[in-house]
Amino acid sequence: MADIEVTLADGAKRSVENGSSVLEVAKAISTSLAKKAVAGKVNDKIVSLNQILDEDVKLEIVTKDSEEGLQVVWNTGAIVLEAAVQSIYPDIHFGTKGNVEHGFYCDTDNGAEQISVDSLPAIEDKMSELIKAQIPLKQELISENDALKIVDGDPYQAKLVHANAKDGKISAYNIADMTILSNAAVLENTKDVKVFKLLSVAGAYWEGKSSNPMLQRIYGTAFFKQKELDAELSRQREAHDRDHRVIGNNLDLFFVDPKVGAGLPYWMPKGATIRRTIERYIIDKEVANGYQHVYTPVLMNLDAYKTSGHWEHYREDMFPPMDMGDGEMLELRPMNCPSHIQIYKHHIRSYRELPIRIAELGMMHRYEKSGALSGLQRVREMTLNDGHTFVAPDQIQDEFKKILKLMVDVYDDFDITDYTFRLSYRDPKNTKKYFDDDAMWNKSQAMLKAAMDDLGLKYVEAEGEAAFYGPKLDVQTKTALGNEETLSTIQLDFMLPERFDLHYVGADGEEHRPVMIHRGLVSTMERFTAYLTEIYKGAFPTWLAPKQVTIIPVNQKLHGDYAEKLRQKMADKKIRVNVDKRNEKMGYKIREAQTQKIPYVLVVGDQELANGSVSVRKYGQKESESENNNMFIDSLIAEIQNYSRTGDSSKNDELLKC
RNA sequence: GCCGACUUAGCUCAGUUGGCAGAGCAUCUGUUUUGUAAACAGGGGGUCGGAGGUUCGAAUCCUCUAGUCGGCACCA
Repeated sequence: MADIEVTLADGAKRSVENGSSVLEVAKAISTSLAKKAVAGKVNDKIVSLNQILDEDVKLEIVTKDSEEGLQVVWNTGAIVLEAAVQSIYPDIHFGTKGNVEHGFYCDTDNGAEQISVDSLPAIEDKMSELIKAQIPLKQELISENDALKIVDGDPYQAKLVHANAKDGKISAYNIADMTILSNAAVLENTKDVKVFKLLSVAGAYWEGKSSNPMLQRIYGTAFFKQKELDAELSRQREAHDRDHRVIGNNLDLFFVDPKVGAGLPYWMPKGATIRRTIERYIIDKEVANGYQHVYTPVLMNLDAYKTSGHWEHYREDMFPPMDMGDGEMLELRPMNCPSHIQIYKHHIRSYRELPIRIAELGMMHRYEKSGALSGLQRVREMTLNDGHTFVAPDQIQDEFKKILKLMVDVYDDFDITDYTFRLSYRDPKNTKKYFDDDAMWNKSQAMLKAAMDDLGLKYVEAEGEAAFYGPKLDVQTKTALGNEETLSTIQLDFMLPERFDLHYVGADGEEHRPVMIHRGLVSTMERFTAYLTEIYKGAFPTWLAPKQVTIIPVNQKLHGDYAEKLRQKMADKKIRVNVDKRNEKMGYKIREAQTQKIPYVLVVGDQELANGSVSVRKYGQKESESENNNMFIDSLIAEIQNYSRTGDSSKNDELLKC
């Protein structure tokens, strides 16, 4: 047989015998590489090691220590899982299986007796059995008809067979006496799944559609080494400790009382202090950037929402209207745009005024589905850092950049660095959800994309994520538990100005239609506070901390007056400070100050009293340092004015050079 | 909204096959006056999420309901 040419990752070309497997090529490169190899990447597609090469290809060897190596263990874990479940429940049906961020899953439907967490130990045992049996995993290509016979009576798998068949063939693996359909790259032998654990069971809709039956999804994870699994489990515990609901409870920031209503949070004094600090900050920042802050009613005549299209497109997220009995229907607003449109319309607007930037910390109500509620991240009453800028069409690009620049500035001040941009378009397959105007949609989507490309920013594109009135640039972040959420958003809107018949007088004396840009920078106060709580793990930087300093006198009788004098001095400078006068030992008070994550503990005793100093202990540090009290206060004020914890407000500068 | 699990003191959690409702922390009182992560002693605190049922007897078993959590779906 003639040789074929394999181009390796480093660009080197190597001639190998036609019909060689990936593993054979790896061996030919080096035995140590072959030892670490778990799969190959042929022309960017991950394949099993025993994949035969029969043409010139680009080949990369996937090793155990790589991210892709993990994907291959998880692929293997998923098929072993399916085989184990199949063997325990011969009549069970299977949906899809695959990988998630930290492991794999397999969907099941066992009729009246669904799989539950209680079923997991038995399934794990069976998996261990299959792993111990050292079953070689060799990909078989079976005909679509044979595959259909194998999955006889399983409607989900039958559909998957049709969807996945290539040239009438389906990829499968034989495990014990079972045939598991899968086209994923897997390890060579079940024994290579050295360490695994089943984690949970949760409902998941077949094909991701809520109109379809719900299957039971089994989640698990697998690794090459026990140490890696331990690390993953400890990562999960840490994520839980970072969860804003846990911290919010421990630090007494907020609560939700079921007797009052789900999704209606109460801000305790400490949480309220954080929120107020954010609110003052963002208002100042926006005013400095040309925004005019307003207050508008949370109730509005339902007709406004009929005009805006909310009633038609957004009704299921709205609280039912209040019938006032005299024909008037009032609606709790789910968005602030119509309110700001009222502000715009209140005067005749000239082109000279544009862009007009209206902003508000606008409280709104959305009837979120019960299952979507989560602490402060998803609530039913929220206050959005909302803003609408009204621009002439030729100002769109410039205004868009300005907003993005402002957003990045704000992110710097809050140490936010981990996010991605998402261009959210309407779903072309389900245009009913959106305003019906193809030309507008195509135009605004293209404009957004062009603006991002022009700035040279990286983004992902997502169909079906747009607002009903226009496409969005969303800034996506992750919660402690790894769920994606939108923090900031910038939305281009040609529709509402049309609907509300907005205009401005141009230089030509004629009426023209403005364009609206909806934007939220620090999201809702609820979500943003939750996000900050998680990124800071409750240890807020001094400028945000609910309590910034606590003073502990060594002896209340001897040092209490000095402590009080210091407190007054700091309070006069608007520092959030108290003296811990309780009848407790110092160690007790210091311990509590640390668990409450107070940035500074000041201990004052004989020595400090004598020379006008304070003994400063920073949060998280074991050592304390003696410092002149005036110098301490001055440096503290400087730190607070500097906003960011690190004091470095330039991390994101590279991102935006506009 | 859907699937599953869970709900016991202010908080974190025990509570055996149905048989007198518990601990630690917090709180209150007293003693102790404290030099960098928990002093000692004592006291108070509960319609066991809610409603109904089974039972001589229910925190425990059953039904309904609300909420929370993990996902799915939906979204700031």
